[in-house]
Amino acid sequence: MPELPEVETVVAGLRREAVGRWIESVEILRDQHLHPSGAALAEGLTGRLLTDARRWGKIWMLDTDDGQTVVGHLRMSGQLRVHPLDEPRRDHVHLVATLSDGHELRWRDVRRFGWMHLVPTAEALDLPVFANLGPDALAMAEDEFVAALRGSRRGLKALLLGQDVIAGLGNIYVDEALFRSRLHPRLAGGRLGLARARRLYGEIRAVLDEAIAARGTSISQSYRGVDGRRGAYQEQLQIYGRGGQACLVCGRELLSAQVAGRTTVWCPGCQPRR
DNA sequence: GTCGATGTTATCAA
DNA sequence: TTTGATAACATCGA
Repeated sequence: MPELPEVETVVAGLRREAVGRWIESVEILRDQHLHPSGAALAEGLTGRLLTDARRWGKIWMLDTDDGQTVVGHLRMSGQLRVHPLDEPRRDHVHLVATLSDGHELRWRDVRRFGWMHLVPTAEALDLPVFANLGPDALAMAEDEFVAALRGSRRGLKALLLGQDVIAGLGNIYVDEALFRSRLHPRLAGGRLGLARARRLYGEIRAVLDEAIAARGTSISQSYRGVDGRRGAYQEQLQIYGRGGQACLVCGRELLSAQVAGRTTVWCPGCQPRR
């Protein structure tokens, strides 16, 4: 579910609604995917002040006043929400932190692919998940992006989806960026040339900026902000989820197929293979 | 009831 | 090096 714009929106929500509060207690409802363990998270966080929330790619982090950091990934269906204490808990809530302002921070994850680690802040970036993580998509410089594409024989869809070259893009925003750049998803990155690589870089930035401004994309149930609000970017999607429909630019029927293991939509007119 | 698909990614085979 | 299949899991819609 959440890609960079959604995680960015969640982190902004955590700053607004969780940072600056003390954690009074932590309740573990399901121990799975908590590291080193649910008990260690509860023990380490109880009585701590939340001092900051941040993000690298799709990974979120919450810092405490005593030099610890919770590092987490929402994967497909994770949500971080803040609720009043008396609001009923829904199914699939796995961890609850009671905050000093009468609210609860709840981690909910229906499909249970997500995870959290509690580590010393100074060691957070030593976690294996960061070992092959590329620069954050919003922090990456244009020349760095161009250089990364240049040597690659991977297709663009696989290349942008992989978090090793650029971190934060997922299935929605890769398809949107490729469509806006008029590039075929199977075209090898190394065959772009300077002008088209720059164009792609610019369109990635643009689509991410627009999606953040819209507070992310909410399709079906899954994605919500910390305050429970849906994003609005689903109303601005130009290609994702539109396979079989008419291209908004040229009117041709949009194609849909598995590329790099994910359903991919592109326009045979606007995004020629060539 | 069954099948296929869902915003992610680690791992293994070819 | 890169791709594809598979697995983790629950839910929804056809």
